Amino acid sequence: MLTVPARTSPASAATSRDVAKAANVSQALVSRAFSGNGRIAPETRDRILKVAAEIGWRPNALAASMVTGDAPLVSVITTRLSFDWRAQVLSHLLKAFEAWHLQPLLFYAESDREVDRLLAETISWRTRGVVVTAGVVPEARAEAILSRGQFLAALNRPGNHPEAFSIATDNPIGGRQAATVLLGEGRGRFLALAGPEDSWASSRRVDGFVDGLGQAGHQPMVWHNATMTTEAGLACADRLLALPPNERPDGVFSTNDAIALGFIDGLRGSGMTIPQDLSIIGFDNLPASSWTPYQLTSFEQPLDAMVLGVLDHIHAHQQPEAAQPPSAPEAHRLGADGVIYCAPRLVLRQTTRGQL
Amino acid sequence: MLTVPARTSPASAATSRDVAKAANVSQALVSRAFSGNGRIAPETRDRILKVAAEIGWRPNALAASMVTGDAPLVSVITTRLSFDWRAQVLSHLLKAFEAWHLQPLLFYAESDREVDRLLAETISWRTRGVVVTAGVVPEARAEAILSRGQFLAALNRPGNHPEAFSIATDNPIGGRQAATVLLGEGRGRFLALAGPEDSWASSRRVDGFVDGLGQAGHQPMVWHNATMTTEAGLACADRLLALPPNERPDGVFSTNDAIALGFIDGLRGSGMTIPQDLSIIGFDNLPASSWTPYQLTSFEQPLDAMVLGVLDHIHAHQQPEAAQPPSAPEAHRLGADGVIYCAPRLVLRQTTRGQL
DNA sequence: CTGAAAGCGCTTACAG
DNA sequence: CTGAAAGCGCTTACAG
Repeated sequence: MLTVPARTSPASAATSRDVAKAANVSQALVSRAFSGNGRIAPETRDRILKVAAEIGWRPNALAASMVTGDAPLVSVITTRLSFDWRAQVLSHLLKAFEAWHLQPLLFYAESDREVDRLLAETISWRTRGVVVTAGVVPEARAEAILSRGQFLAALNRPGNHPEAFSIATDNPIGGRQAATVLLGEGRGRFLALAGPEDSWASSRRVDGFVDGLGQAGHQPMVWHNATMTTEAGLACADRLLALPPNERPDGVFSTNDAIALGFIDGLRGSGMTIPQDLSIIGFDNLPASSWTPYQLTSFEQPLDAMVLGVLDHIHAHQQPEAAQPPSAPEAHRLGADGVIYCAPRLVLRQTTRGQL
Repeated sequence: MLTVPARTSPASAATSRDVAKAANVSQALVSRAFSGNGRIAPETRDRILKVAAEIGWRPNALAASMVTGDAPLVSVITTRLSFDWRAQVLSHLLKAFEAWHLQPLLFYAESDREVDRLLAETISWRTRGVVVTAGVVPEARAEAILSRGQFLAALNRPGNHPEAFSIATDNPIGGRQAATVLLGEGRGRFLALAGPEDSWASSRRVDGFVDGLGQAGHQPMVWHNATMTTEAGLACADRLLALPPNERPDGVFSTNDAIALGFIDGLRGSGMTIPQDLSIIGFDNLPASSWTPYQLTSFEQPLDAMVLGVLDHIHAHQQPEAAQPPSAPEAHRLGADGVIYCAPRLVLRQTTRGQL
């Protein structure tokens, strides 16, 4: 006696043939009933659909892809989703895929080093193309993907190929703007709270900040952090407080909000007040940056523009004939590296006194 | 003259036949070289692999699935990923899939109402099974999936079928524990800040809270919120401050942290102090709950236990013979609804005075 | 409007 | 150890 409810064994799955038999038609008609291609009498179609529903059959998309040589799949390379711009961007992207009847096949990179391997695995699935949101795209890999007729869209990183599509936040501009704000307040001693030295985004933000200050004859200190977390921000606050009061920076630019928020918390109770003694600007415009205890001036990344750019590119790739000019994002520039850079948006709050 | 670099046309993708020709072997050997199944001379294998790499060919996983009748795919139903337990849980799940060479096929639900439709679409792909993290699984749909031999794993919701796997946070226990803490502090006027009336998790948390208080002869007010955001929390604070001081609740349980954090911000500057005048407990243990300005007592959801449970189930489904007893999460109970409920973990901070 | 047949790119017995 | 052949479940010309 079995304790588990009886089950019609792994059900050697029904096929269109079974449906055809049950509906008393040829197997080809079953295909036509579902695809809408080819002529079929309306009543026949209805009958087939009804029988299929009873049996619980739907065309096997894998088999269909074999015949047509085209699967409605898109590869998406991503990495840790939690509390990251990726989660937000992916939500938008996946929503659009759903509307376009594209199925995203996810490739999860534990670390950036795995990205090239995942890119290679991608090809087994003969997808329409690949969206990359993690790691680096090697040139040879980009060429391999594009030469198959797939699209390649890189988000917040270079595509490393003239035919790849690539769109990113204009990080240097953000850094320069931060410098402008702090200089406008009359600050004189500057500090950049940065991520790891090899972080692409963080480094570009610092570069812009250094540039902007340099034009006014100033130069910031740069403190690198192994992780861009609130904990790192707390540690930076301790480091600042350890300096003699007259040597402490008074104009701080953090290359992300998490560090900035931790930094603000680390200064609480120290006697240093914001923005009297010190101004601070973050990057990301996290929800928390607008919360009462923070009111952090920050840069919002142009995530919507980036998503639209990718969707435009995928759309153009699917319908090359209808090659309408891609809807360029409002504020952007085309980099020498082929990347479309979209300006971040400055959100002024209480941790600065400046106007632009 | 073309401005676009020449491109060997949509490259009518190479096949194993092309590789075979180039390596001077039969097409079957190419298959064996990659699959490792069947005998093949090591030198032959090496030569084939080398040729394939040059051509940039890999076995077409779609075609392979046709023959073997089994694709290494898993359907995952999800919804908005940003700032949600889903992002965290998915990260873990996807990491494990990657290690097990399973490809997740994502189905994105714009709203819970779409979930059943997505569940139906799922079957076109003949995946190994489906993981549901959004909406409700109708009984008939569960039966349809399971009768195909696929697995069905529901996260934080009922599976609605005796053979489905389902694991969730034990919400009522959290609510009861919140009541115990607030009662232990000697609080006397209670308030629950809840989500929408039809929110499964929020309602269960309130139920537990009401139960726990009821045993001590108390009854809380319950304020429902259409969205469980910090903004809603701010509004609740206003509502509380509008009450005459002697009618204001002094023991508050919020069914998520976002509302609790907004509520705390809403009380700032009002003269009400925490935890002197009022205690508050949240749910989720968001990173922000430990930040200096909040120090919110909260419940951590047993996400790791839930992920492990799902992975165990998938593993058992793939290797039914090695049916080792599933590693039961430490603290859990089996509900009459077939759901494995894992206790949340109370994290005491400064918004309560209580000990358990 | 309907059906018989070819074929998509692989894997896997089955012979050699 | 290698190869020829069948067949997975569909779609799509091609006849009728």
